[in-house]
Amino acid sequence: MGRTPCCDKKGLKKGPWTPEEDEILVDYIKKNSHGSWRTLPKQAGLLRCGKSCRLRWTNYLRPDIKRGPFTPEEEKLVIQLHAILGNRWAAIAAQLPGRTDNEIKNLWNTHLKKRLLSMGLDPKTHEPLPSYGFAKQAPASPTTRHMAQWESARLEAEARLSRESMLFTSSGGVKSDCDHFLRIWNSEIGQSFRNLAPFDESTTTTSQSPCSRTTTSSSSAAFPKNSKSSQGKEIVMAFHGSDYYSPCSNHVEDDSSDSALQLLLDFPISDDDMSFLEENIGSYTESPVDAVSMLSKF
DNA sequence: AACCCGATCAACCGCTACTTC
DNA sequence: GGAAGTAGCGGTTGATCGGGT
Repeated sequence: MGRTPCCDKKGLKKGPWTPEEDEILVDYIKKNSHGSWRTLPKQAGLLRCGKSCRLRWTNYLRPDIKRGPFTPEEEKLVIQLHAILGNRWAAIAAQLPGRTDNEIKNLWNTHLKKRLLSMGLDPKTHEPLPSYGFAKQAPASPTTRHMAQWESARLEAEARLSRESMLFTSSGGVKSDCDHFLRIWNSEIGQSFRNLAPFDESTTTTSQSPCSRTTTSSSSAAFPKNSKSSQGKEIVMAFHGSDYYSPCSNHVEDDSSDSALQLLLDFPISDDDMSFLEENIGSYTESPVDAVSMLSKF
């Protein structure tokens, strides 16, 4: 399939938007909704391409945009989600009402990445950097046992997924991976997971079902079929088999091999449980949850 | 005051996924 | 099934600002 230009670039304005342009766009969308972004600029009388209009609307003009600095709780959530989802900014943004993918991306690149680096964590993998002096040790502590269990569960789930994937694809109507993860994330299981680094839920609506949420990013964007990052995929794989045919349910159904979910439940969730991580930082092994553990240091 | 430099963030670009025909 | 059209995502860029010298 050939690449198609998003618009006729001749005579179209680029660069920063003026207040007048903003007003025209907002007025038009309020009256007509955006409809087709491609045709919107012409109909609204804007010398912009549809793509630019969409971006301006979703990143800046939307009425539900939350302006202002990120709260520490939001930052924690971004890091937690990034540890699982990787650079899926839209998927992360879907869990932070009022925040845009662009905003979160900027936050990550300008603040959080550096913060992880300063803590000796690789911002890409959330694993300890070799230069930070973390030595891999035998899994003796509860933490490292969990890591080993995670890996074991992941491998098990991955194998099971490969067996089941053909079944699912042949049966049709299967929801995308993201929905499974987000359901889990928004369920009590996810709640327990988020409690690793407790924060005031009143500041977020992460418990809200993604199925009922209206965001700029559909939840289906969370896990593209050929995900570039394996981090989120691995976690999602571990969740496969649970609740597969009950979209939007807010609890996890029983599953014969839900060891991964059990691990989530089994994970320490109180401050006290996590405190030893701070003391035993050197015992971390590779796992996406390393960064989550480190959150307690924020 | 002038310059430099790093931080920030809005906007653009290129690509992929999805939808329609 | 394949081509064309469209929307959305993530990476990158560039303008702007503020602090330091």
